[in-house]
Amino acid sequence: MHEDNNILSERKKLILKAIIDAHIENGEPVGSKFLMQTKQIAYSSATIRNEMAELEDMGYLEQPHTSAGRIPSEMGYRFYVNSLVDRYNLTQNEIAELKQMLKVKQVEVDTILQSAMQLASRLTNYTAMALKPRQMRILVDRYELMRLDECTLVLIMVIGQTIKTKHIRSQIPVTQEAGIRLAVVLNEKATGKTAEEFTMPLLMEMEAMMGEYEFLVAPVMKGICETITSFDGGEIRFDGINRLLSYPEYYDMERLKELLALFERKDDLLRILSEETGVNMSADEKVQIYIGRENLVKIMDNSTLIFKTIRHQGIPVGAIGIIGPTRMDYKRVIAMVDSLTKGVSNILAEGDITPGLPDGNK
Amino acid sequence: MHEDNNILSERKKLILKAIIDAHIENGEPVGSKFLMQTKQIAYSSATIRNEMAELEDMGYLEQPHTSAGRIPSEMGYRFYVNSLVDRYNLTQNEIAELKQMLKVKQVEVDTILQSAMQLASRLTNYTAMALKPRQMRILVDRYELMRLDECTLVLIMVIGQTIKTKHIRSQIPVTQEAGIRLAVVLNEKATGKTAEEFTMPLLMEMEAMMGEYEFLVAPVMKGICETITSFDGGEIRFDGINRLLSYPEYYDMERLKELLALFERKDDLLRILSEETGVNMSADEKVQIYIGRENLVKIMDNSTLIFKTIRHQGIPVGAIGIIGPTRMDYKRVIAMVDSLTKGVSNILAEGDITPGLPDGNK
DNA sequence: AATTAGCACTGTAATCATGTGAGTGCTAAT
DNA sequence: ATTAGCACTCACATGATTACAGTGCTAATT
Repeated sequence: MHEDNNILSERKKLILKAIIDAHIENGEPVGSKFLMQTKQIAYSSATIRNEMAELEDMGYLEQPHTSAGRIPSEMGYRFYVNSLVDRYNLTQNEIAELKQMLKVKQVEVDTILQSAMQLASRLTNYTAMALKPRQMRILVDRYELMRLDECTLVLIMVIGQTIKTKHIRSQIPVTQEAGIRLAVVLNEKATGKTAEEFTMPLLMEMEAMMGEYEFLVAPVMKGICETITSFDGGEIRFDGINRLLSYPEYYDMERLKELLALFERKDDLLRILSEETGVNMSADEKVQIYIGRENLVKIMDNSTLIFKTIRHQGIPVGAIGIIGPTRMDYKRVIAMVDSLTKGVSNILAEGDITPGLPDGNK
Repeated sequence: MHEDNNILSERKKLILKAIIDAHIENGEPVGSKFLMQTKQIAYSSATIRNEMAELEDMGYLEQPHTSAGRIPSEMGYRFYVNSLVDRYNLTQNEIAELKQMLKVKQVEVDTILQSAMQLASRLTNYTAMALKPRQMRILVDRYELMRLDECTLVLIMVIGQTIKTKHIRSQIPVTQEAGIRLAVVLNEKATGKTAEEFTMPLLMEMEAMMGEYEFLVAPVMKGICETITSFDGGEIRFDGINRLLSYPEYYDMERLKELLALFERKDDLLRILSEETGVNMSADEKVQIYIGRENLVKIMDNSTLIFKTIRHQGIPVGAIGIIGPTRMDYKRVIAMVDSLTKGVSNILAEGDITPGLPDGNK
């Protein structure tokens, strides 16, 4: 009221910050007396009370009930996070463990992501999330064919740096030569195309080129389509869900159930997350923070999501995130997510082995 | 006391069964009066009480506290399950959905397993588990090499019906010819061998054979080792963990936390489970049931685990299981697991597609 | 001898009354 | 502008009282 509408006086900032710090520590509403005593605020409790009342009016604080202390509102947290300048620095131990863990020879992006996620969860004691983005517009750069036995060929697709394989089974025995010819045709006609560009005319043209082996074209193209459309549907994983249960804010069974259900609806989640972060992925290398209602998913609206995408050679190859109560140790988590993603990027760059690797198990 | 030690009189059986049925339905301790009225037992409550007292002495029932009804002990459940003859039959709806769901073009064992698991969880409303066994003794049948660019080769390994790929990066540019030569050497020397058989002498021999390209041998062999040791480390997945929260027996936060933690220690879990079921996998095609303390993991000792392995051409390719409170709808779950695994086996057999194949026909 | 009716007994859970204490808002004093 | 002081509010803990479901046992009944 004496202050400008949006500008907080230094004293208000001090008090607000102290309140949030305190609340992050113990999770309980904090009162004026406590602040004065424990947090060394050089004013009397009455003064602090007045300030608190104003901060509440301004929307930075909330009061669970009349005779309780104040807790930060989402807006309060947002202010706090935005004003975080003195970022937490990881301890030597943490750094060491991080390096150690990530160093253990791991080459596939998937695996690295996974262990980074586990590490993140362990070190922060919140739930961690690893997201592998849905890859759009898959173009096959090159095809190879390998004859596995009489009737089955293995189609090998080179997509950027990653390799996908697919078995093709034919009723009729297939010669070595057919495979070679098919590879030639594929490389000539089917490279650099999206699934939509596989048109009927193209198919027929290819069949013509295959001569007596034309019967191979249809199943092969089908296989290709399946592969490139399902390719890297994106993945999302969680680790340390149980850790959330350490925090009283997740003690509500109903809520908890919903949250768990959410975590299991990976597809939906992935879609929502990708859509939203699709924008931000291209943004820049900052750690992103969603507090409470800012979250994309309503169920998470009293949680905070902190994450950052990982790029390799400019393209996003994944993201690591942390989910926890809005009352979260922001400094630590932000620092952690930041270092972790940087660490992963480094490893990727260093080994300079690119994403993907074998598509894995069949 | 009038009865033979281990043989239950018909009346006792009747009562025990009724008690368990009732308890499964509503989860609460059941009393004598309730049995008489609701479950149509043709004796007075007093008689039933006497029988119940004896059943408790014999270990089939337990009493939470003096003035409560009885609940079945693990031994009680075991008796119940063993005596289940009239197995539940799935409803038409359930069968339909099951078929529908499994039919949707899915070819890889992984994917099928996964959707079977999800289905299982949905239909039973318990937590479902899918387990892919750790594959022992991986032998590479054949190697191919593909030149991706100047400095990187892709090593293609054929292991049975499945294909694995691995990028090999060299500092020095590699010619097409080097790749071909390497493939020859590998196929000659490194097929059908376990990682332990890759000895130093063998390595040196191969290097000799490679002549000027000997520098490739070490990294490639390393790559192979990595692949075949990490290959199919086995996997375990869960679905519908949140469903457990519907049951009051999981309302204890501490316990719940432990359980969730357990579910996330997939490696340990997999090991324990594989060891134990390794025995049983070779056993036979029965649904297996672990009640309470019988469980391999102490934390699960008031839950029941019901599962069955899935084979294809004789070898176990996975398992589907259900985890729930000991008070579980055994009939339904057993039937469900049974049908589901059978369904999956059929699909596998039918396509007769070995793991990881596109479906050969339309 | 087996069954049942009847009753005293027991332990849980729900309800209510009460007291306690932390924390506030406001007014008056500094 | 700050602070001391005080009345007020509300959640929470405590304890007492009651209601109730279910048992075990004894005595009556078949």
